[in-house]
Amino acid sequence: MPEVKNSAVSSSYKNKEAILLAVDCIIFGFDHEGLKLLIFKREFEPLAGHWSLIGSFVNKNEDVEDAAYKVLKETTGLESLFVEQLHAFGRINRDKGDRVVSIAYWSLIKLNEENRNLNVANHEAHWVDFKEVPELILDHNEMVAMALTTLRERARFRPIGFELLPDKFTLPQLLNLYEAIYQTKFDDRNFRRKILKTGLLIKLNEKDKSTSKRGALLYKFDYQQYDKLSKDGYLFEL
Amino acid sequence: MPEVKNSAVSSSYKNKEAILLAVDCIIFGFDHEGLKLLIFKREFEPLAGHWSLIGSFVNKNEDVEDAAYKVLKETTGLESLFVEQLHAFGRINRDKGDRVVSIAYWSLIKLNEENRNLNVANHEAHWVDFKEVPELILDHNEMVAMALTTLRERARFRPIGFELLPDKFTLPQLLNLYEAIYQTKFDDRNFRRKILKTGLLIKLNEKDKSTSKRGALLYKFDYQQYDKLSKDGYLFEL
DNA sequence: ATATTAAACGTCATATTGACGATAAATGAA
DNA sequence: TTCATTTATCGTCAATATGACGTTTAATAT
Repeated sequence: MPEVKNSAVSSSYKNKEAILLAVDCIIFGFDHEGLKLLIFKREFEPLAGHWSLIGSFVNKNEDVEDAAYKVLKETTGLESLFVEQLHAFGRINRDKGDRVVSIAYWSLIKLNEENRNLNVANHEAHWVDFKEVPELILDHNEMVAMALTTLRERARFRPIGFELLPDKFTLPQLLNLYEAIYQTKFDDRNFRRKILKTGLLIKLNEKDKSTSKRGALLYKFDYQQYDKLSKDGYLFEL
Repeated sequence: MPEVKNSAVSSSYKNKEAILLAVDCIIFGFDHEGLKLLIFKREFEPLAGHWSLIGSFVNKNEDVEDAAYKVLKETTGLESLFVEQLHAFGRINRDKGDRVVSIAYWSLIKLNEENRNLNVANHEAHWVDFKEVPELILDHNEMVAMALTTLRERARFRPIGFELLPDKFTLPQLLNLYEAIYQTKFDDRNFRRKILKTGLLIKLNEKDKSTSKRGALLYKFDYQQYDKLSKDGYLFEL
């Protein structure tokens, strides 16, 4: 096999330089106040004490994805949540400490009494309004911006919003969520029509009276129906 | 700063294991025969001689993205082409040779007489029909499958098809391209209506007579108009 | 001249959208 | 117990978009 000269294309594993690999997690949550982002105080130098996404180095004997799941499980306490790889960030000098390539994952969690509380698992964690994210270390603000763009893209064509709501939710809640995600107002009547037409919501015989005298009907997401429609190449559109 | 015990979350750069990092490129092209994929004969062990995507290890002193661009430039001879990061593939044993995490990039190129020819830059390269991709090494078939899914997603809502056509193209050509991408037939009259309604095509006063007696009008893509519409949050939909 | 062929144009019934108006179900005040 | 208030829910309609399909045009070759 001829060795190719002056080629960008690799021709063996020899003399290749290994690089530190990390995962960083963008964690979105939603409550009555709006869309939130979970950020942390960095616990080691350089930049200790600064706001940061939560992350971890990837060990040589673990899958990259597992590393992300481990971080998410530890910081949210949740086993099952929506997680998707966002992007690998690989600029040479993105990390001042050493050459580190970071693979970012974004996730959506259903807020409840436990994971709403801060200082998760010994880490100083804070939920912040996604519109008021402070300066984060390294390229973490860039990661957040990209995650938000991706969230908006995904939520437009996939019924992903449900991942941010409790299992039972009302249509006004769902509307608020979409309005928070896109930072715009939707006509409630048209929104209701579109969302119900998908056939992905199951109407329950319960009402939530926490926000109005009249109370709003609770719905749950029909995951079975969604799976069925997805297989047929279904395309949800908001 | 307290060291967190038994935590997935990293607390310093010390004792972290570096990992080999690679880029692999999924290169799509299109001609009268259909949508093509550029594959290569692997030039080093293990698996030398097997079909593979083209790739390269990432040096410690280069951006990940630059590594991908370098490979693409070398194998296609093109400076400017559509490139987008696809996904980082990070399973522990995905590479038999060593622990290698690969960041895949997908790209679209305008085929011409030069880059259509095989054995690009000393590498044994072949264009293959995307429906008949042979068995590739490692997880490269998985990468191709994901790239195809992403291409279809992108082409649905972004006028990306033009990246695969020459600067001047006819509507029947464009239709053929979309039909190849989605492996389905579109009504030519409705397709024409939709595509022209976007206002992104500039009609030229030239005809291409290579495929019919009558000849088809040539168009070019209006990149300026696209930029303008994109900024206003425009959403192209096929 | 005329048959042939791909390209281009046109029509229409139906479905979807966006912009509203109107009603309903609860509460608490008069 | 009536009534005003508030949020939730249902309904309407004109404008637009869609899918399905028929027709004409511009060239070439016979």
